[in-house]
Amino acid sequence: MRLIEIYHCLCDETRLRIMHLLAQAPLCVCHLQEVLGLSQVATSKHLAYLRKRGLVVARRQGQWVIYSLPPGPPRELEWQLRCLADCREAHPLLAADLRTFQTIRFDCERRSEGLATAPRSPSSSRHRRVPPTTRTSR
Amino acid sequence: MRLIEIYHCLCDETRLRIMHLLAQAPLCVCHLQEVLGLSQVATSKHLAYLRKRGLVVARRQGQWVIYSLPPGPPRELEWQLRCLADCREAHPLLAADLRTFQTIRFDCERRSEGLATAPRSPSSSRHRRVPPTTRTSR
DNA sequence: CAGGAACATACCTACGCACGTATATGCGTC
DNA sequence: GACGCATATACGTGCGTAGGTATGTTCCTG
Repeated sequence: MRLIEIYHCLCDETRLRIMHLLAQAPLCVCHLQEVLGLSQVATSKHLAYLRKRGLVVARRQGQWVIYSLPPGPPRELEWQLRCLADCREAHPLLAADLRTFQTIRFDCERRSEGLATAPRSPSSSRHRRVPPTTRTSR
Repeated sequence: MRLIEIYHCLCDETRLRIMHLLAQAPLCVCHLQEVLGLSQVATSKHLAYLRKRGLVVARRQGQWVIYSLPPGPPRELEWQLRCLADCREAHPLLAADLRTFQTIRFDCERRSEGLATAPRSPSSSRHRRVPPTTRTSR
């Protein structure tokens, strides 16, 4: 589960509403659909999206499928949010997530290496001067 | 500033990279562009997006525009993330944000009111029974 | 096992957005 | 003031995705 996907889940109003509802009590799809005022298909697809990313879990009970937040003692949305951003939780998460971006992995190196000199072909202009942020403050 | 917009900022890889870089030191646009390997336009538009939502601030210095995280003692990304999700910060934020969704404001009421009875026209079927999640666990 | 209810999935459409090209604006030097 | 550089903005394009319609799957009841 990539942190960026968590943010992607939470940046949609409908998914935020679903998480908010499930944080209070488990609900079956027809109840979620009723409360949200969405179609059955839209509700089901949002739930599938969240389920595939582990943000909600589903269990069948007869003809109904009950959705709830994944197990773990505090299952309120506040807990979800806190886990995301609490340094003790989010920092490793963020680090692991950033490591998956090969691009990001070298951002800092490039910043400290290449930018010690003036950026973008300093020889191209006689006016060229070093931008202020070249001096790395570390 | 709506919480959902913060999530929207953070769910994009490029914006997350920008935040990560600015958390270490202020940078001008040309340096960000250089490090990120993006075009000038793409970089500028991402910065405009973040700037309009208050996640970064810009100050002009000569021909350059220096971007940095908004003032406030701890300006690391970890702080940004912690502020978002720390209960003391995020809960009011979330509440204020949810209040802006008129839809959400009544979700809980509808859930506890309407769902005490069976959803979706119980008279339509002789098989109709009450779904399990009808009984509110509070 | 026939029929219906709850839920999921395949396919289509509309819209938001990330990025590119072209152009405008602000600042500094000569 | 002319020119160049740094940055911002207007407009067009392609892609991801949220929603809808149609249909499949699972479960229950009679």
